[in-house]
Amino acid sequence: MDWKTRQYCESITIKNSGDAVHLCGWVDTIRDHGQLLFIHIRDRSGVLQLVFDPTVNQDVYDAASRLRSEDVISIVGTVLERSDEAKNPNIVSGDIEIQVNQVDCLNKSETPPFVVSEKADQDGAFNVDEDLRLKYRYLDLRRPQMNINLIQRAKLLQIVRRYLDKQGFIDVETPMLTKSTPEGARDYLVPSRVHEHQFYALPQSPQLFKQLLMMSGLDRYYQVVKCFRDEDLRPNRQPEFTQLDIEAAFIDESYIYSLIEPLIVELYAHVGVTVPTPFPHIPYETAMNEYGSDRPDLRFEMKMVDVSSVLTNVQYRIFNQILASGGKIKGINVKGQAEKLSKSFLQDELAKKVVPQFGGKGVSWMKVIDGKLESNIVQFFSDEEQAALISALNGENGDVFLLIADTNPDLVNEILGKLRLFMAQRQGLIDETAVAPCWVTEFPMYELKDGRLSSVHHPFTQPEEGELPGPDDREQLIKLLSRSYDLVINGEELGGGSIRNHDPKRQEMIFRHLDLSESEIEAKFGFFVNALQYGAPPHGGIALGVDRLVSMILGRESIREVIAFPKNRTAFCPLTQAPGPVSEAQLEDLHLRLKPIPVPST
RNA sequence: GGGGGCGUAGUUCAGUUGGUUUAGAACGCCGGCCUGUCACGCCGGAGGUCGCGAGUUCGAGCCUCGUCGUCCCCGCCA
Repeated sequence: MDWKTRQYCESITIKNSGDAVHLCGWVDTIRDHGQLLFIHIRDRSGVLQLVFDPTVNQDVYDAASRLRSEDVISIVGTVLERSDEAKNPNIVSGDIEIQVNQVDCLNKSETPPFVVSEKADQDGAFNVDEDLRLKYRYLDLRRPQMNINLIQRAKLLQIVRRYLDKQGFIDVETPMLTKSTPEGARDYLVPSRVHEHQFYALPQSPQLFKQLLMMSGLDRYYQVVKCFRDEDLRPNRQPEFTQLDIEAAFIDESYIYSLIEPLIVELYAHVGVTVPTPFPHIPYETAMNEYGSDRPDLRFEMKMVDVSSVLTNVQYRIFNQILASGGKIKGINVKGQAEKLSKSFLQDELAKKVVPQFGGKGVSWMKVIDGKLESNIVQFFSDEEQAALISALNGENGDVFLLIADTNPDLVNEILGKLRLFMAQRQGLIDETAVAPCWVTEFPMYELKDGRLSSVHHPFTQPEEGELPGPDDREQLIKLLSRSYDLVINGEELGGGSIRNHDPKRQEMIFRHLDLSESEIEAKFGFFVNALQYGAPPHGGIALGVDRLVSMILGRESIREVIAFPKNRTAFCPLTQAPGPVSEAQLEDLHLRLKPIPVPST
């Protein structure tokens, strides 16, 4: 193999006409015309057309005609400009071809289980069962589209590393075999052979280590790091995923914003997209009230409006009862869609199927026609109430109002928020080319879970400034805000972080808020609390989901398109067949015995 | 853990209310022809445990039950 002379397809252009070139790659497509044979050779950079003419070289032609899809070949030939009528403007290299003088088949290929060639990708036509793709992932990744995804991911991470290096950040690796943390997701556990009956946990994030690095005086840390969470999968969730983990000392929230925003801008610039700055800040409460979500999609308006006060005396009984029992009525204005939303859709589809799926009992609809409302329930609304509704929701002719009412105001936000997204998607009101980032801030410190207080972010987050409530003052605790922030782009949470507690007394109080006993704190975070006693600097940080960020920037539908070897929905790897059983001897080493799985009685 | 969809050729799918002998299509694959294709074209061919098991029926790809696999929604994901 003369690897020294070998070139990539993309490096050969019309400027190389007449040059001798050496290419290595795979047989992409074959077009046999009898006395003329065309073969596309593919490498990671692209494809080039090879031409084989028996009148030029019979032996090479014969060898080429034995080639099949995905055979690995090495060729030497001459670059020729194609005649004008033979040029193909649809292909990057369509104005040249290689007259081949020597062809070597380095390896044959079985017929692949799906077409690898780029032609299968055209018009997004590639449609193969994902489990089959994962089983033959090496072939799937050989597809030009997937090759590009991995290459672009690497380029984007290079931008990240260069940027953070320039900002003085130090890349530090943290342990994969570490200690189980009590809160959050389920841990992946690794049994210890040396320490009988003891387990390591794989990190859900390097949270405590990066804080310890701040106490180590490192000042600015980052890491592109795998994190593990043993929870059920979702389309955009993998059991192991990659985070861009960042922490800095002697900083505040504004530092994080000023660090991350230019980075996001630079990453998007790599694919030619301009991101508007500065990113707007939306307090959590506002996000919930106006968008019904803590990750608002700002690519479209359709804000939620509270119309309860407009309808206090309405004669419509359902609304009346809900308002009387402390409930809320909120609405959205689906602009200009009156003609595209039929009564049967609104009444049968939306009210009876879609909204119940979101957890709502129903939805009221009204169309604005000739300055008046039209609806199946409009007779219950006085002229004044109709006018007030139109004004509250900024109604114009052709608009459609959708109202959600419930005795539980939080539920109203949640359902209407989902409906807002549903309607925007269904009616095509989202500008798919837009990039709409924002910071969601001022999250509550705690939420109630099964009657217990639990951290919304994590227990190392600093609460808002000021005296902390006592552990028994639940009313104040639930109102307490935290110095945390989420980065949201196009309705997807791409990361989050906070300013941390560096004062051991305040940290201890937070553990007490969470009802952790002295001994529990000692057992779970003893080393960390101890570290806080030795001069911990004020610090904070953020973690960004790399898989999500990359797939969003590249416009891919799933994070699995930008992960080389992902797991399927059941956290199984069809390629390696992981997870799998282990030998008795291995279990013996680990002092483990498998318990039989109980068979459900029928 | 709960609810739903899907499982037919290598791939993507069709298959009527259960009805006949040989379960179809496109792409892919194999063979032949073809000197400018690039979604090449033309002719021919091979290829099927209808996921698996039981049941209903004179008869099941189709109906019922179970099971396995997979995808989606909810729970879960500090």
